[in-house]
Amino acid sequence: MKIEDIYYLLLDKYGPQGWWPLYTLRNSNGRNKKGYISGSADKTPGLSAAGRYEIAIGAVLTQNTSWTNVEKALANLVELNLLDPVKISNLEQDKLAVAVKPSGYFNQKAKKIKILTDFLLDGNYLPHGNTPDRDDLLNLWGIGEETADSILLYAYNLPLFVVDTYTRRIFSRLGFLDGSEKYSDISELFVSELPPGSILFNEFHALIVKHAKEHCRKKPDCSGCILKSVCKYNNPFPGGKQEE
DNA sequence: TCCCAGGGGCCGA
DNA sequence: TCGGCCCATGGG
Repeated sequence: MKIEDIYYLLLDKYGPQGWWPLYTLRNSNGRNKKGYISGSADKTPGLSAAGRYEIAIGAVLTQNTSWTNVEKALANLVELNLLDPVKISNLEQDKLAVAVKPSGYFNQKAKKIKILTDFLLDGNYLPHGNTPDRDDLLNLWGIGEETADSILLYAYNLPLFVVDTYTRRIFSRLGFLDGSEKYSDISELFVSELPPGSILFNEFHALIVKHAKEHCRKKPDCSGCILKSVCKYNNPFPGGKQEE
């Protein structure tokens, strides 16, 4: 069983996930689809500057936080008509913190969003075709490797593999990782084992999140898991120690 | 009441 | 370089 095989098993089970889950797109009721523009050359929906910005701050809001709480924060920003980089840039950090409070760590996240927003505006990175450099993102306070790669993959279509807690958990249980690997070790492993291209990386990460929520939680629910037969967690070696 | 959720910064060893 | 701690809300 190869990493690529896992991808196709998950895709068969769950289908395309359609990431990034834009709040403004999903809650537009067919009107005012601010996240997307129509008519891009490859027949797939192209991101607007607004959609790109929503992905960027969503990547910060979801740090160590459930997506339902992120949506509450995004709903507040929409309600206050603040989901706009210029408005956020001009907003006092304390007021932004109140708006994003439901996502937790609100003081830190308000500071991170302000810094990221100014970076995106100063570099003119929100219009199509102007992609920020990964190292520049990593140099921003509050942006680590997972957040940088999420932004670059989902907002800019760069073929980077996003490594998160779920990736480590699932592929450690499957036996591809031992849990001690650095972020770069894991991302390089996936990139080397998979066909190139941002579309597959986009879908795979989304499927990993889906599978982790459905079955491979911290306390796993292995009933009905399609990876059960190939998972070391469920088939420990004789005498082997099962994960806590 | 406790555990968990799509991290990252800081600090001491 | 690495482990431990801190940040914080909301749902199960």
